[in-house]
Amino acid sequence: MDVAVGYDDGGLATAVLTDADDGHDGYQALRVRQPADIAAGLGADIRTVRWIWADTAAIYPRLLAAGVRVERCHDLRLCHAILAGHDNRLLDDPRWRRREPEPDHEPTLLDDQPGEDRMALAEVVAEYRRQRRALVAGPTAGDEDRIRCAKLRLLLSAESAGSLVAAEMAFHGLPWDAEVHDRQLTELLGPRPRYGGRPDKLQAVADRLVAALEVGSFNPDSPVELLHALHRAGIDVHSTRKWELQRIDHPAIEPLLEYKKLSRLLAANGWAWLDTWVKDGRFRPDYVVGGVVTGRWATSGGGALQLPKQLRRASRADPGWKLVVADAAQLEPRVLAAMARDDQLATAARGRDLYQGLVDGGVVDTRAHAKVAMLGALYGATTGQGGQLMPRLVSAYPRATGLVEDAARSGERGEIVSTFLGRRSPLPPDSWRELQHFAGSGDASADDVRRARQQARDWGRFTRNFVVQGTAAEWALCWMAGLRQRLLVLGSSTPDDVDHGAIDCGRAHLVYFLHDEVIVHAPAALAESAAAAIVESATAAGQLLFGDCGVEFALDVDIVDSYGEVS
DNA sequence: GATTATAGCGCG
DNA sequence: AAAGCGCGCTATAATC
Repeated sequence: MDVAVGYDDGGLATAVLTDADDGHDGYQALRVRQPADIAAGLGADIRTVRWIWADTAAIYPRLLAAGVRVERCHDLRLCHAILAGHDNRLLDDPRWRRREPEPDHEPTLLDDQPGEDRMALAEVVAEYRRQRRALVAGPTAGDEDRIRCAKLRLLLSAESAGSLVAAEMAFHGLPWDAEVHDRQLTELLGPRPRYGGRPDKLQAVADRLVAALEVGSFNPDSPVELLHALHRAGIDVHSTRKWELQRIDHPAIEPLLEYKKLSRLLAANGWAWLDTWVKDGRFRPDYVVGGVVTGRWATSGGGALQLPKQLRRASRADPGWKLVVADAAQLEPRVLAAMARDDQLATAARGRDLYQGLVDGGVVDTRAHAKVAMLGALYGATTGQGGQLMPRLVSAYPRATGLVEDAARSGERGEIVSTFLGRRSPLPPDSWRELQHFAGSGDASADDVRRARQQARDWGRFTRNFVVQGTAAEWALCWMAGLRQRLLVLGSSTPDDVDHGAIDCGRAHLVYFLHDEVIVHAPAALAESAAAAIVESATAAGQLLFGDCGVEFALDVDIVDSYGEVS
């Protein structure tokens, strides 16, 4: 049953949409005052309801705060962004663009939030009808169009499920032990300075650096001053990047690299970060579903997707609980094998280590070469080791490499490419198109032509990677959506034991996501079955997307007390 | 003083 | 080994 949620002049309202609905305006609106009423007032089995609403990120945190869990939804704003490229009728409607992040606001249901756009119930219903029309192949459509629509429907439900997962993860939070974090900072940097300034140990490293360069004092935090100091000391570098410095043999390099590492830790994840982002033993990042063009998630604030490995030991399970940490092994090459139906690459992916599979298949001689070659194919390496190994990959896996090559060529022509489920790449900017056009005219200089070709290749590398990164993101969404459902019933002997409409903090739940990695916080007794659910969900995600493609989606799964225990 | 841009580094 | 994708964040530097 589809139930639309929006606002009317009396406040929050719902409308039941009938299956037979074919565009008539008749629907029954139901005024609600309390969150529980939304579910209870309908008198339907909560498990069968799919909530149609403007924006999960705006409404679901308030429901969760009130203890209400939602089984399924359709996030109109996220879905609009995906569909806008497929159906002109949905293009450029400002009402459905992505919302700007709201300033901090304690969520309470039904309160008046200044600046929040409250989508009218009638408009929610109207937009849903528009989207549904875009998802149905016409009566004269061929198989290709029917498949396209079916994939889009899967993509939209996966994206919407992702929005639920993101809100629930923010609700639960990643367990985070501020004391462990503080100890780690103190050990590396020295005690927290009371009135700002550099911690002792960091200052000592800075002093060592200045002394070793022997060119007088300067501020090592300033790239300009640092570069000048390096030059004065006779060190010939044209930037202060780590990898360039690593090649220099000079007594100042060791303290310099140490200083960069420590000052980075202080600035990005020091005590200020701890104060801002960790409350009540939980780190609660703001996930932005579909925040990256490829469909990957982003975060706003907290840098959840860049948690330094150094600090992961601070993430500790509650007493009596475990962290179940799982990451998909070589996800992108496996996704490529599946979407390209490359049986050879699928065979190499059969074991737990795809890169070793390349070695065993005689394609390359070492695992390191396999990795650099595969990444080169996904990213479009032309020179260096990755570029050199490309021909071997192309002859061993013509279908897989052909798929990314085609995507690159399309991008170079300025065309749109699509992920497996149909998320479309953006068009290159107007300036790009103008330069290509100009380079093709008679007036272009050799330099213009060279720049145009360079830019074309740059865009081709982007579209090449887009199709794989984006499809991997789709797999990850399906993985989490399946896992979320499996975790709900974990440890329940009977289905009636599970309250699908209530958020239950005593159950195993997702607490972290990082592109191809998840963490589940689970009662210790359920950790093993949570791990099994993660593995099952990975297989199911592959099946859901690609059918019987022969590609295994291998995982590394660890049951630990601390995230830092995972290599 | 408030803004935008850039360098650099963290993550996948 | 240091080339080749996607990001967010924080500092300093540049600009208004």
